[in-house]
Amino acid sequence: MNRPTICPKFEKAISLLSQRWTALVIYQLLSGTQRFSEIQSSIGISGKVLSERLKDMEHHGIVKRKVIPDTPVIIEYSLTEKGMSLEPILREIENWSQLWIQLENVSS
Amino acid sequence: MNRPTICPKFEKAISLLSQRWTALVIYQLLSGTQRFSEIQSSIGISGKVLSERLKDMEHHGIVKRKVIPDTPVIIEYSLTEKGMSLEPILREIENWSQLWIQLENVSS
DNA sequence: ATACTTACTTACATAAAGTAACCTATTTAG
DNA sequence: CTAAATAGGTTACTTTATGTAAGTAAGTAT
Repeated sequence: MNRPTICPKFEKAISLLSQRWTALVIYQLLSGTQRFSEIQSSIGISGKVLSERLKDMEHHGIVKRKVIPDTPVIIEYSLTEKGMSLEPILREIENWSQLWIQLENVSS
Repeated sequence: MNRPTICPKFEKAISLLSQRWTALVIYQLLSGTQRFSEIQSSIGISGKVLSERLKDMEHHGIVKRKVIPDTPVIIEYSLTEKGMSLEPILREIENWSQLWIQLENVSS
């Protein structure tokens, strides 16, 4: 019932990138190393889901996690080479959004 | 609590494209006009969600729907100009997936 | 009349995401 | 000493999204 007309690598990439929040987190990290709470406040994701996503991305080799045993502890997240290689995709989306997306008026 | 450090147009584009199935449907339609059941069987989506997604995409001006009152009725879906303009994004993802995604062995 | 087709919709079940409160360790304030 | 703050989470519970299966409409074939 489910014959893979579509390339499985492509499908895998899509399912990774279209996980909710994943692309936004990567986009944030494109501008450099950030801490948990910075990412959280910049994209408005809940702590629960952010910690899930960061774990997933670590497993996928997209994000690096560095623990600095200061007090309180500092944990820095950054992109790996694989993560960085997603930049062209995000830039295409950014570019497309400027050309084709129009904002609705969200309360005056 | 949710301060928009990120461009709202970009965020909107991301939320559109990372809706589950949306990117795969667009990708399918890049190869030309298709019918409901063709899309359904090629990407393995349920009829319920496919009809939801197609409606959403119509609202977003990405997909065109053409009814041909044959019997049984034929309904053709294709990309609008806006939909077509997403091609570079999908191609970047395709390209990235070939370079960076490795398949696991899924049963011998 | 019955069965078949396409493109759906509806009802119900499960999975994913959101919210708020809590946890651990350490430092600072009173 | 107790209370509050901080960073980075986790836990329990609720809401939303998705999946599954069965049903619908209109017309055709048998």
